[in-house]
Amino acid sequence: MAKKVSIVDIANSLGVSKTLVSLVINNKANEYGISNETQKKVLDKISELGYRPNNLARGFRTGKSNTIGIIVSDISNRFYSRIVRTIEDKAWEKGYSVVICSTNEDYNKEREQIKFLCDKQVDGIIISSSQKDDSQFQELNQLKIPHVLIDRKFDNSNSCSVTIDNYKGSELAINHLINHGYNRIGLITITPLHISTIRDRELGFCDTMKEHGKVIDQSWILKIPFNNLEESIEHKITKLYKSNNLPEVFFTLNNNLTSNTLLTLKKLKIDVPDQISIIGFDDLLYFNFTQPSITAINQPVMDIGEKSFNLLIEQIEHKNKKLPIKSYQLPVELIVRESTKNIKL
Amino acid sequence: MAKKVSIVDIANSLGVSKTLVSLVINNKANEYGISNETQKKVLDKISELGYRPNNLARGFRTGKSNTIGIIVSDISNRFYSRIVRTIEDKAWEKGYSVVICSTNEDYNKEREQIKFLCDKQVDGIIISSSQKDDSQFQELNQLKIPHVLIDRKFDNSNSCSVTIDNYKGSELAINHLINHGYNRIGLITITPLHISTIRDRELGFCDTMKEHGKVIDQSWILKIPFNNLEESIEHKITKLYKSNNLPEVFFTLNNNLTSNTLLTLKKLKIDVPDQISIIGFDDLLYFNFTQPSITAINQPVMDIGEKSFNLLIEQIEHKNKKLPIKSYQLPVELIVRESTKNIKL
DNA sequence: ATGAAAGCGCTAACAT
DNA sequence: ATGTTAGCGCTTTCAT
Repeated sequence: MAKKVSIVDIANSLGVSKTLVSLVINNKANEYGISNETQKKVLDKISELGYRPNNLARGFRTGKSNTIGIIVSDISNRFYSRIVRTIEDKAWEKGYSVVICSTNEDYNKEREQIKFLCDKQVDGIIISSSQKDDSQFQELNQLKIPHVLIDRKFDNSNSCSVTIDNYKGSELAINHLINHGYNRIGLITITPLHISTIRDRELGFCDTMKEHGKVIDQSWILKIPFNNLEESIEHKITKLYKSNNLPEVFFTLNNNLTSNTLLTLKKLKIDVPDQISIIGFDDLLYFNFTQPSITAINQPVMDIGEKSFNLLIEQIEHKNKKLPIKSYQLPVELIVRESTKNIKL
Repeated sequence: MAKKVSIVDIANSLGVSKTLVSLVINNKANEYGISNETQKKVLDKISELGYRPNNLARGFRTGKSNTIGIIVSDISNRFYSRIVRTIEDKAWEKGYSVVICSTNEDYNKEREQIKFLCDKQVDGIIISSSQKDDSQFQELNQLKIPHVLIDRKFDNSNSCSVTIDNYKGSELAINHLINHGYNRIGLITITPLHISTIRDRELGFCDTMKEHGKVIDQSWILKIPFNNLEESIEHKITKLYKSNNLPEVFFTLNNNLTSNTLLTLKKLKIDVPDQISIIGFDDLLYFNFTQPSITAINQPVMDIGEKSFNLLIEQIEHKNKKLPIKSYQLPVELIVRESTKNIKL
């Protein structure tokens, strides 16, 4: 590879010191009283030789990489990719690059990824964690590595977080269903369930059902292993269908579950909403225009992205200071569409 | 921040040289004949002190950052996020981190992002480019910076690329339509159209139409500005509808156009496929289970990801050698579903 | 208004 | 089988 021009090349070819060049590059020339002509000389030479600063060297020297890491379970899930996109845009404005890692819900992989990012000297991490406890983040706290938990969090955590009101989301969903005359309500959820979002959504479901005096029929609680989602959903719904034991409605706890439930229903030629209704946690664009359109709980995706990035930057820019632990819990909204309109009061 | 332990700390506390420690860390100890006991001593001390290598320093020293950049127009578009996910998984196996950049189809932003990534000393770039010409990549070639074009490419380019057969895709689509008795065929495309994918898809459309002796009615060619996609689609389809001039079918040239076309049709209560049919370029999961399901041209997303990563790694690992320019053009497939089945022969 | 020199953490060529 | 040394490109402290 052709030797790249460095700050020394500029300095030598101009007969000045590299300090001076560095000052000019970093806009500290005026502050240090470098004459305008010298500055111009340097700038000209820089563009003449096509000099570009080596940010790796700079980061190494200053201890600041201007890189942040984002860890999610799957970047190809629209929920996460939209958050990432929001963060990326904000990061770009601030001169940060964004490294992404998908855990695939594997908490061991996630631990490695956190280490990996730390070794890369990222300035901070935004993470939707699959950990079972927050020991990993206690550690980050001790190492004073800025980080923000998003989507999923831990009880009594000492880390900043931006989450949404999962409990309330389920409450909205179930209240809506019951108010519209549904009685036989099924739940499609994920297992293992140590993740806070799913736990809170399940809790909201159970509590609200009980409040209304509804029995929770265990045969309608479908626990889907995340690593075998497609098959398992198909298998379990098919079984219920064959035994003539479908509920009136399925409440699906994330967009993946919703999509795959719809897929199975289509395969089985079970009509929505005539034979079964559906309401999903997390909204997607296509829910608007399917036949029927799909009722869903909408999460403020952009807000999650923006708030988490702001929290992270705050920590990065005040690494010495002891900042208060901020936790946002953002509101969700119920978007009623056609998939839950078949039962008459 | 508490001073992090470095290689010197290990060396000093053990009374050995940092070279030795470095050799052990990099698995070169045996090669250099370091005794097993010394190796163990070093390893023990490393875990005792919780030493972690500073990869920034390492990258700075070796000139290899073990980072690759991926540039796409929008990471939140499922087509790209799936490619990125595939690449990310492969990169992780090889010890590379992945920096993502969304251009939002802004070729100036893209140029800045390329510079940005180069300044960060990424080892290579995989890019779905929005450039008007390949000057940017000629430059990368001169700088010997490994890169692979995906999805979109340039004529007579000297860069490796992994694309799909866009022309053929349109051919498949139009042949399918015409063979099923469609006559009045509309096209929904993107403008400005300097992008190779769109250009080839349009070309395939026009050529195939002509082959079959079909007239191309300009009022059915909807050119949608990418930066105002939602509104523009709604506006243009509404206009056609109001003037009672809808075609029998719309061929939409990417997944965004397909989704937003479906959205508009739903808003206007235009029934698919009774009042209009639709066939889309690029397949999405939900196309399987909407009512009707949506006919689409499927692109081999995983293959694009894998092949492009392999090409990039090859370049990175043989940076000195002059490698042949490889260009893959992967096949597409037509997936016939219910949205194009209304016309009887 | 500018320069000299040290050093960030690591690797690698060269000694011994 | 292990140590010495130089240096990657940059910032920063201290001189002048």
